[in-house]
Amino acid sequence: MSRSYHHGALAEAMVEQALIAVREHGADHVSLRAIAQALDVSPSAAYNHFADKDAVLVAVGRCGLAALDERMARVLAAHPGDSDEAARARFAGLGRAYIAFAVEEPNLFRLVFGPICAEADMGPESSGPYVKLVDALDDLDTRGLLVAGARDGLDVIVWGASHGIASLIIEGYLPREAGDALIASMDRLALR
Amino acid sequence: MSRSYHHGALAEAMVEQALIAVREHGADHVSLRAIAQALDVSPSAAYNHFADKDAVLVAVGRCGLAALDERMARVLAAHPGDSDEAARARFAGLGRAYIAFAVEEPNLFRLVFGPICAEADMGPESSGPYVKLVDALDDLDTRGLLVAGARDGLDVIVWGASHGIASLIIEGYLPREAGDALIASMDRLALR
DNA sequence: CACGGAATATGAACGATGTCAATATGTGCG
DNA sequence: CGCACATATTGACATCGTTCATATTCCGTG
Repeated sequence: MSRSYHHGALAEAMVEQALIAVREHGADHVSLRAIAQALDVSPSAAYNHFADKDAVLVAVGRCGLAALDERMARVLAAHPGDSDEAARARFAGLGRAYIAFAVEEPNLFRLVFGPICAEADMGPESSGPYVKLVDALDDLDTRGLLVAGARDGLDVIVWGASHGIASLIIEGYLPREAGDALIASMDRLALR
Repeated sequence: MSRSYHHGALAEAMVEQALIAVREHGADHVSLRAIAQALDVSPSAAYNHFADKDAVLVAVGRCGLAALDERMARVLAAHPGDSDEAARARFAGLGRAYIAFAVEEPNLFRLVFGPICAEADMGPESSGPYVKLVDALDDLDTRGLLVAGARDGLDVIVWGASHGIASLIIEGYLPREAGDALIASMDRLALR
């Protein structure tokens, strides 16, 4: 219980604090020293738990990816059931959730899909979000709701379009409404 | 032609050198001091021509955007003519060029569409690439090559999908073949 | 041609940052 | 207790962006 010297759970506290800093100022404008100072800890304390600054950011990125995944899971849970309508709602909801996450947490989004986290193994392909998209598309396909022959490569298009539009909205190159336009156009083109 | 003291064209030389550094190491790992040293110039010399480091990077970004635009222009020039086939080739070529640029110059691509250049007015919407895409789509539309009712919001989808897939390929989340898959799927979904 | 102001470059300095080595301080086990 | 290990500190180093005062060069005007 000694309040001095040993922190006890520096690793978690560090990530937690870094998460705040990333969300607020972006991963590029985060300093380890500032984080250490906020935790009343010496600047070099972090190096007992992380190899370097990027390792901390990767840990933050994992939190971000988890948050995105949880958000998408909530959407699925919000539209349960076996009806075609529910399947459609799940698919549209996933896309909307992806873009909403980017809009509400742009700095986190940039970190999660940026070069730092990409260099680590932290792939979204193997984890939640991409799998959820694939499942939703398969569901639509087996229900016969997809335009004939559309399923092939659709996951790439949908992920790519969602990701690209999210990125472009974040940087101010597209208006926020572009997200809804995407969903609408996707429906028109691929669903029947 | 005094070889000392005055450089004469520091601004251009600086951007040129920064362009090299960005292409090689990425915008995040570029130092003004290193660039100055490479040009045999004092570290503070840059501040007679640029407000700060970001201003240099924005200038580099403009070069990158110009390079992308030129690449797309070359594609258009490579498929001239009034035939439907040529129009299709132009459209597909534009998408391929966009992705090829990203793959061959990932660091430049990241800079051009990243937060630094976005904060400046440097919008691709007003400039070459987006306009070329819109024109190509309009061309397809007036030729009746688009699926009925597909034109609406198609530019957003196509740009978004191209941009997103390019980004995801760069970061290693998608294989390079995803670019061709995009073109193929786009054809199948929106063209007739 | 001379000269003076504008443009451009220098040098030293400041504060901040990531990181490392050596050291000190805790914790838990025999 | 005492010893080993994990954890934190101190201090230092190199680098970076940036500023300020100063020096040098360029160019148009008299």
